[in-house]
Amino acid sequence: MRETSRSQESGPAVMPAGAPAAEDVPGTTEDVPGTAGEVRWLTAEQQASWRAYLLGVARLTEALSRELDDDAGLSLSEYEILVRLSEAPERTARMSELAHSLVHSRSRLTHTVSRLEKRGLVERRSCAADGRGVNAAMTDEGYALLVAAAPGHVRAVREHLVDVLTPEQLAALGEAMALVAPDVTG
Amino acid sequence: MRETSRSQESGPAVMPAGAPAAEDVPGTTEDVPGTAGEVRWLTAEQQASWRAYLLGVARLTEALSRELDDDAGLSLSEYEILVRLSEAPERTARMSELAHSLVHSRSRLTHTVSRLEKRGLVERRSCAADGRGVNAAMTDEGYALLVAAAPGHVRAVREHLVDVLTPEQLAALGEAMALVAPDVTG
DNA sequence: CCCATATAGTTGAATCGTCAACACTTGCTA
DNA sequence: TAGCAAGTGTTGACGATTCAACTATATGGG
Repeated sequence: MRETSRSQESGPAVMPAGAPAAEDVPGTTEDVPGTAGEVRWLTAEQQASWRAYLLGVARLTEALSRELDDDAGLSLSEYEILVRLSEAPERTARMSELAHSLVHSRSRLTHTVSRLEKRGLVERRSCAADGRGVNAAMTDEGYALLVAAAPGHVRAVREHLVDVLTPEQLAALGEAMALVAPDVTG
Repeated sequence: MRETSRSQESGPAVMPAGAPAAEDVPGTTEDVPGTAGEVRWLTAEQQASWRAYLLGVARLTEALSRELDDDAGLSLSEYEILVRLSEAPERTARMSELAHSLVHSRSRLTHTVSRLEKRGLVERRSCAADGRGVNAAMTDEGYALLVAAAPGHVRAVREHLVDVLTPEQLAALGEAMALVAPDVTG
């Protein structure tokens, strides 16, 4: 499966082959932030980490969504919406709050909630406090489905991520990801 | 960080509210691997890491795909395909090889490559060695577009990930992700 | 050689997500 | 209090992905 030529397990790359490999000394080609200077390509180490990230995310997502769909007929985003609602007071939350916290577009959330509503897992209610707002409320059926789906999902998260890392590695992963892309929509 | 109201910045959760919070001592509820025993919920720390991961991935993906689309009219997957081809001998690779290394379904790859082909960025060629196979080959136009797109993309990867982490954090992230979901399709 | 099975790739329908346009409410300010 | 920008949410069209067939070639065993 793997010949002398190319590595088979590397994830997607960042730059085209032929780009000058970056020096390990940062800032040698571009020193003035905000200026359209030379490109600071990734070093070999950085690129290796980045590819591992991309490959890992793809595989993990693949594994988790397959499990969830097979096991409960839910997509990852539907599951996440249900979890958020299960935690909210009255199991109810504003559409915009859901959209923001899940990093979904408002449109996407509208469509997904519509599908969930059609399945009887969620209800829409008008928002007393704000005439523009709409509340999504989880039904008992929705909660029951979430309760049924959760064990398998948690098992999968453990199997593919939590239990394959040391506690230190998992904590480091969380800390690193917490520094990432701090709110794009701001 | 978790008050009566609700934290606004936490990512999607794993389990429904109301699930018994896991002890910090693992294995107390389920000791026999392979047995369908009690659910081992995530501890508070594990859940925090997991949520940070989900939120970070969502935001990073959002930022990178917006940049790439605005800047070059490419999706993340299209970009990744082009990078793979740019690295391959003769800028040519088997469809199945691409699909596997990018963790895409064969069907998805077929559709995406068809779109790229329609735009003149990629060509299909029959595979001499294997009558079933199809090679995807990058055109000069495809390479030119990749070269044009790469600087902005690399800048975004740096801005949102590489440059916000210490080298140690980035390396740790890569090492952790490399342990994840080792090939689902196997 | 022939059949069975596995691998490679495509197709079309259904589902899901994005994008731009729209309608409505709120809140500011003049 | 009229007017207008910003915030909320929906809609429909279009694009992208998934899923279940389906074709065709390769491989291995009688």
